Amino acid sequence: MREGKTRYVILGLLSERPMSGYMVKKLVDARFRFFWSESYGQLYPELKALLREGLVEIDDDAALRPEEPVPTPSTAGRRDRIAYRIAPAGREALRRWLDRPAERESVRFEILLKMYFAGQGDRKALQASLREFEAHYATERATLDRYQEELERIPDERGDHRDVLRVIDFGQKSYDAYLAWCRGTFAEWEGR
Amino acid sequence: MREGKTRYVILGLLSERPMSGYMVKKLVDARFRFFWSESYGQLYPELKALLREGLVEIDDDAALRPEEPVPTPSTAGRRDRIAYRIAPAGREALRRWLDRPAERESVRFEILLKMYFAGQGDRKALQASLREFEAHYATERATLDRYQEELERIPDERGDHRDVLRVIDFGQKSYDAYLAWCRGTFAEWEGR
DNA sequence: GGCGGCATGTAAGTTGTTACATGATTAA
DNA sequence: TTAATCATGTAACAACTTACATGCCGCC
Repeated sequence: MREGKTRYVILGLLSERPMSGYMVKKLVDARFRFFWSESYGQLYPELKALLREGLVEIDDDAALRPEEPVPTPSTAGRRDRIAYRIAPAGREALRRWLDRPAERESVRFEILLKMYFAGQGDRKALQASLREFEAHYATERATLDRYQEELERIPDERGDHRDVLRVIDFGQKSYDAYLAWCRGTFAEWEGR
Repeated sequence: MREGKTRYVILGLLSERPMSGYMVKKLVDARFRFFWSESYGQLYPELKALLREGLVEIDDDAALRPEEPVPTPSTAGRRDRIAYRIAPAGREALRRWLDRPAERESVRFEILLKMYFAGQGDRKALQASLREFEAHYATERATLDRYQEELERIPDERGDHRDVLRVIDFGQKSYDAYLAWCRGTFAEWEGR
């Protein structure tokens, strides 16, 4: 039976600093975007479950001085804001998950499905999809570069920069491969 | 609202030749493995729905001479075998889907999550996962080469070889990127 | 006799998305 | 005043996985 990994995403981020569910979502979107995603519909119920199981705790301190745990986005205009902090049992659970072998990755590329069956449809539509695909990954590739530069500029306080840079490198390398494939495909189509 | 794509996988494969649900599954596993997956639990109910909606039909001919529509696997030892054929309405639906823009791809790499949080866990476990990752994609990469060679050897009867080769090229390029990343990561770890 | 592959299916459960509801604050 | 962003949450649904059940055939 597959285990949900949402909890480990939460636990992993909380292991760095206390934060709210909203902030977990923002961080997943910002940092993990190129290899992971979570929705509020998963995050908030999972946080509740984690609290019930004693893997996380409410951090009132962080809720009172919200400027500290939240670095990037502006802290203006907030509502209730519930800050969570990882509990010892949570650290334990995170460690146990990290020590288990990683499960097989899952990918789904609709555009490849469409390219495979391209003979049955209009080539114009596929071309437009591919251009959209290329533009998207070109933008994302640039975002990764900015992320890398930022990381190399700021001091490595937790000593995790090398690991994070390896993760970023994965994104850069695979996006480069996607973009090279786009160029190759357009070239092939033109010389048809 | 996201639409299920299982039906278009089925319709797309049936547009090439009539076949059974079992064969659809085998073909998805063999050809689409590196960018798509389907389970029997999706395939069989979807085939029923497609039949009910008149997008596919039962092909008794193909069921009676099963050697023809099924090229690769041996046809020995079968049970009932229900062969399906695409109906005109099915071709229409397939075409309409192909003409719509492709949705954003989804990927999920647990190993990158673990690498991001590596500082909290045992490095040995991550190393083992990465070795497993590398071995897996090295094997898959070789499979893609064999697939490509096979395709280039046989005559291009439906005129779709170029599209299929583009799809294979995507797999080759991204797997090369994964493997280069593995080598880079191991190198970084050794010189630590 | 048992295993593996052929072949079809279902039930139960899990996971994940989307749309919605609420409401405060700030900037244009 | 309107949109955006902050912030939390739920309900309904859709998608997907897994385990199981059934049974034939051929091979070792």
